[in-house]
Amino acid sequence: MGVDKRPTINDVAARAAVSKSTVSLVLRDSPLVKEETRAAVHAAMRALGYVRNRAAATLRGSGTGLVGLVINDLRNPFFTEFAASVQMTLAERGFATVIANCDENPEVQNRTIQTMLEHDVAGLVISPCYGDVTIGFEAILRAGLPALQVLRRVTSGGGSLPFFSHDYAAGGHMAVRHFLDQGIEKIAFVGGIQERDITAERMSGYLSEMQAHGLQPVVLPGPSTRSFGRMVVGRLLQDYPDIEAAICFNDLVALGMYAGLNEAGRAPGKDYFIIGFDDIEEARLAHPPLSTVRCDVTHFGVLSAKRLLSMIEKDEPDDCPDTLPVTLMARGSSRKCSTSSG
Amino acid sequence: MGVDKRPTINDVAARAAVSKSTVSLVLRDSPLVKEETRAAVHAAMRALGYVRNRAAATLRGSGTGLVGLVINDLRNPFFTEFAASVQMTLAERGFATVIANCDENPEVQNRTIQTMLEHDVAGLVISPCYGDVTIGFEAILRAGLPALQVLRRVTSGGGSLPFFSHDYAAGGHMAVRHFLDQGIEKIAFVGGIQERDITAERMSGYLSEMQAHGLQPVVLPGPSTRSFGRMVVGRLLQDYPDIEAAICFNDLVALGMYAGLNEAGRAPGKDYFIIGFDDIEEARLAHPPLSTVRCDVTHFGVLSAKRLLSMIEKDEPDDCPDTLPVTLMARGSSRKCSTSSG
DNA sequence: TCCAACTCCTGAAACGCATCAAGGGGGCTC
DNA sequence: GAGCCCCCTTGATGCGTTTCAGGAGTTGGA
Repeated sequence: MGVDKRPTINDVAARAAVSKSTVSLVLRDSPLVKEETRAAVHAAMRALGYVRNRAAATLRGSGTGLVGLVINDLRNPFFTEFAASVQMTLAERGFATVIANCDENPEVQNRTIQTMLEHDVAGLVISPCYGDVTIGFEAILRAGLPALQVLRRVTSGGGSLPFFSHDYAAGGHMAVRHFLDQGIEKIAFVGGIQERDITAERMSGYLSEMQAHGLQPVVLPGPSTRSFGRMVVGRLLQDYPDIEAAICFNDLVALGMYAGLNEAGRAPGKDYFIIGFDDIEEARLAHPPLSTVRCDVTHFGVLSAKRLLSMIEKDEPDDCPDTLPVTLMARGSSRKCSTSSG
Repeated sequence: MGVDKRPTINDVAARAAVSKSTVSLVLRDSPLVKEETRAAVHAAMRALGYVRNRAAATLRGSGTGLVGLVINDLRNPFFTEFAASVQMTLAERGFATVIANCDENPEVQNRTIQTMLEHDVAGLVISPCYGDVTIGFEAILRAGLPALQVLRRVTSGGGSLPFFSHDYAAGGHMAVRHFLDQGIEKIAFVGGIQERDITAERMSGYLSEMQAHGLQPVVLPGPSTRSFGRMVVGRLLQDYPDIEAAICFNDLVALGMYAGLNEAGRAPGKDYFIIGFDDIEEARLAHPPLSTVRCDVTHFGVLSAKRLLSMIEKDEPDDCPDTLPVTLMARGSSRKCSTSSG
């Protein structure tokens, strides 16, 4: 297509009547260059439409300025928001983000990690999928690459990747107490794949709090999707008719339950009480507004990015705590006598 | 950290007792290598934990295997789904995707494009933000880089980037006709920033169809968000009490209207009829299920990726049509006498 | 006047890989 | 047994940049 060739540092040097080394220094914003010269070089670059070739720069020594972001499910709004937040924070610091969705497929994830390594990313943020991810994790460790495991902990093989997440257990406690404070005691926990650590974590607060009060826990695990939430309502109403409240694995399940309840002629927030997990944007806007354990994911994304950056810059794991606190957003769906709306 | 150095093609060659050239051929899966040798080389690579250095490969001649994806708003589920779909299609063909969210900020977008060029991406898919994007577009053209403008058309300066989108105008026609068929004639169009081409497109079908039937159009433009949809309901009910149906700029606005209508004691799908645009996953699961002009974004993503790939491989714009047809999904929210649900 | 110190710039040597023309060895034909 | 071809492998060269050890010119102090 039309264009002969990309101009190189040589062309710029020739045009500005200096050496390539000088041009290189200008590129790197070195203070060793006279202002005058710098200006001349810039002018030449502009005139030629020069773009620096990162591949060459990388090869010679400086990093790629690339960071990898591997996400288990990029279609889930929770992860999306996280990804967007990480990406923007990294961009501010001059890093480009290579994102890949591994779609809960460990094989894809391993391949993806391999690709990222090939592209010589400076660091890696992974929200892993479950399954045999040993290969990928081992490759990361072998490469000595700064990497942060977030939101989900996968223990097999690479348990040694530093982990960063929300304090889910505390969220479960809060949710149960919020119900108990209102005299609501028949509480179920709905959704979440049983084998997964994150499910165990989100559930653990619920379980221990129920036990502490001598209450019988009711757990209906399942996929963390809207459609599961919708579907499970029938089973819940039929098999556990005395249950009057549910803590959901995530907001999607909770909103799915909204739909299911509506179809069954029940009104969430009036004769059935719901608390979700995550606080996605939609939660606030649902009708009634969904109470939820807020895991401020945007902030979490910013923190994750910063943490990775500090791992990249200094060569140490850094000092941040392993978990970020969560907040209970008590809204319409969980309050027995909600006098006002909003 | 700990690791001495990344093994190179030389180390592998030494260990496998062949030359670097041979190792290089194995890397590129060349048929010129005896099966036996190939196996030996692979063994050596595994033993050393070798990862190919793409930067070097790129520099010498082969492409980066990188494709850039620039999205105006990565938090919007519609774009997210698109991005995920593009990324996965590209991954299947061996390309890694560099994603950047420019958050509706033209300056960020221009900087982003610059970065992508530096990283020597093989091609670019852009869903541009509005504003002065001339700098970035010019840089792309100057580089002669295969690029595809999708979902939004920005005309300033780089109108010459090939464009690919849905046939929105047809969607508007369909929606209006669907209402008219049921005798619903008081129809408003809600949402969408007025100055934008995409708003004009989505609205054009509505406008011309209304005009053709001698009906008075009512347009309430606004941000394409859930909260605008929720908020606009009040204004709509007050200022245009006879309106009984709305075609929304997108599903988010439509679902926002659900919330607003519920709060106002009106029931979408019973005494107010709604059609959205996009068909995000939530539409099907809402209560009642949201009728919407389906712009199959997953499919659209796949097609966009393939189209870009063919631009990269052959050196020509390719033959696909400029638009993808849309479908009206008539569900509960727009049917006057919906006998069954589902 | 000479040397030291400083400022700004330069030439050459990598970096790890792909490419290409050429080379070696074995089998086949005449 | 010479000539040929085919299959596989190799060494040399260069991609565009950074880096590093200086080099040229200028200033200031002794």
